[in-house]
Amino acid sequence: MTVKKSLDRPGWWMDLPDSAEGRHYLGVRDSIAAHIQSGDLAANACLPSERQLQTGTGAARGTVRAALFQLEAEGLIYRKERSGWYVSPAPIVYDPTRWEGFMSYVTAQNRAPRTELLSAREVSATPEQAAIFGLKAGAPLHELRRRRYVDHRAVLVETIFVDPRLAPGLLDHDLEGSLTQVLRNHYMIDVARNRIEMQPCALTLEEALALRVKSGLPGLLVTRISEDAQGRVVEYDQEYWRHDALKVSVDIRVG
Amino acid sequence: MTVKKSLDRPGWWMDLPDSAEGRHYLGVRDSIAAHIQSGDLAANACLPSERQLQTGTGAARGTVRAALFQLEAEGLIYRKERSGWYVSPAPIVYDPTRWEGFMSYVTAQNRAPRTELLSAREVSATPEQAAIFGLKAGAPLHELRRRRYVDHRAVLVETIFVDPRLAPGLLDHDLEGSLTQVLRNHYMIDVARNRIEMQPCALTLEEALALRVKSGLPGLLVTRISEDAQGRVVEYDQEYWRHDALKVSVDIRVG
DNA sequence: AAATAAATCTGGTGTAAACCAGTTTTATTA
DNA sequence: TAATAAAACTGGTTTACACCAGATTTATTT
Repeated sequence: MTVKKSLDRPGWWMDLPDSAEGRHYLGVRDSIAAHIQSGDLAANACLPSERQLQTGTGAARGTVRAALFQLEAEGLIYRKERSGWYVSPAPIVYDPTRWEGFMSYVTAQNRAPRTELLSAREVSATPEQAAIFGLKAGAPLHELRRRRYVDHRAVLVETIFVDPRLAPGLLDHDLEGSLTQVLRNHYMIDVARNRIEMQPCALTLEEALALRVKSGLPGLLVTRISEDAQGRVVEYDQEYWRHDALKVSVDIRVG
Repeated sequence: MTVKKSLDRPGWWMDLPDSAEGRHYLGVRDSIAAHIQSGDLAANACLPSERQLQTGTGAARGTVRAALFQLEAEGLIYRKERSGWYVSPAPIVYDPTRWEGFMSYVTAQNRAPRTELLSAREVSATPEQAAIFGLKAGAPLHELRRRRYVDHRAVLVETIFVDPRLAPGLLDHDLEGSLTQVLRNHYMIDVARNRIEMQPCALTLEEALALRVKSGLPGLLVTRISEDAQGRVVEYDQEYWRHDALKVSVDIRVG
C-alpha cells in the first residue's frame, strides 16, 4: 500500500499529501481539494477522469471514487452523469425573511437566473394538501412544476400548488418568470406571511432526474406556505435544492 | 443479476422489492427503508449487521454498504463506528427567528437536551474574528467549545466566541446551561439582533471526532452573530449539526 | 464477584476485475 | 458542408476478496 508520489509531467493530481494516514482516499481527497481551493481549477472546470486520477495517485478506482464522493458531499464538486466531475461554483445566498423571489435575489448576486416550466395542470388535492389550503380533499388545485437554473446549472426543482379560487385561470399566464409578480399584477394578491421549513434530504427519483443528478445525492428541501393578509393560503411550494447551490442567511431583530 | 426473495425465517430484511431494476443497491435501500417507515424498527433500533444483510439479500457487501450510505444521506439511519447502523430519531425543529436557546426549544419538543463543555479558554482573535467583533487582530476573546445532545445522542458541536469586554470573567460561570441566560443574568446583556447563516457542509476531523461520526458525513453549519441593542457584537457562534438531527422552520410576516 | 485476557463480531478501507449504458469525439458517408 | 455511423471514453454498478482496528462478548483468572 505504498503511495506513489508525483512522477513527472502530465498533471497536478500526481502529488499526494502525507496527511490522513491509513486512509488513502482522504489523501486523494486532500490533494484534489487543495488544487480547487488554490484556484488552479476554476468554477465549473472539469476534473481529470477517474481512471486518470487512478493511475496518477496509484489508488484503485474504488478508492478514487470514495474521495470524489467525499468532495461531493462537502459541496466542492459535482458531476454530470457519465460525463465527468466538475468544480462547484459559489452558492446562492437566500434570505427567507425577504419577500423577493428567486429571480430577484439571484440577479442581485450577479448570477443569471432562468426558470423552466416543466408542467402546469389541474390536480385534485390530497388530504394533506387540502388541510394546508383549508379545502376538502379532492378539491381542484393548480399544480406547477418548474426547474430553475443559476448560470446554466439546474439548482432546484419545485412543485407549486395554488388555490384556483384566488387565482382563476392562472395557468394561462406566463409561468416562467416570477410567480409572485403574476399573483400581484393579475390577481392583486400580496403575500403577508410565509411559513418556511428547511430540511436536509436526498434527491431521489423524480427530483434527481429533473436535476440530472445521481439519485441519492444530498439536497435541501425548502417548503413554503404563503398566506395573504386575510390569512388565506395562496401558495404551497416545495423546492428541492442541490445541497451545494444554497446558503441560507437570516437577519433577525428580536425584542 | 437475479434477486433472491424471502427464503424463510430469520429476518424481515430477506425480501427485496422488484423496483429499481438494474440498481440492486436501490432495491436493498427500499427494503430497509420500507421496514423503517412501517414502524417495524423503532428510533435508535439497531439494524442487522452488514454481513447479515449481505446473506439475506444475496448482494455483495459493497452493494449493501452503498444502500446503507444512501439511507444515511437521506437521514433515515446513522452509524456508530464499528458498532452498527441505527434508525435515526425524528429531527429537532429549530426556528432561528426565536430568541430561545437550544435548551428551551428542545425541551419544548419533549426531548431531553444536554450540554457538555469541552473547553473554555481565552484566545487571540484571528483577523476574521476581529473583523466580526470590531476588534484588532490579536485582541483577547473568550472561546467555548461545547457538545450538545438530544436524548443521549450528540447532535452538534459548537464553538462560541464572546467579547470579554462585555462579559468579563465569563469563564468562571456555569457554561453547561443556557449561555443566553448567563449573559442576561450576570451581565445584563440582551440580544437585539441575530444574523444567522446555514449551509450544508461535511463534518470533518475535529467535528466528526467530537460527534463520533465518520469523517465526511454531511452536516449543517449554522453560524450566528448576536448583537445587543447598541449594535455591539456579543457572541459569534459556529454550530456543526448532524444533518439528520435538524429541521429549520421560519414564520415570516412581510409588509 | 470483580477484574482481566482472549476470542469474536462490526464496520472501515483497499485491491482488481468486469460489464453496462450514456456522452463525447472521431471518422465516415451522403 | 452537414448528417450519420462507429469508436473511444466516462461514470455507474457489482462481485469477491483481504486485512485492519475498534467494540463487544465470552471465557478465564484473580
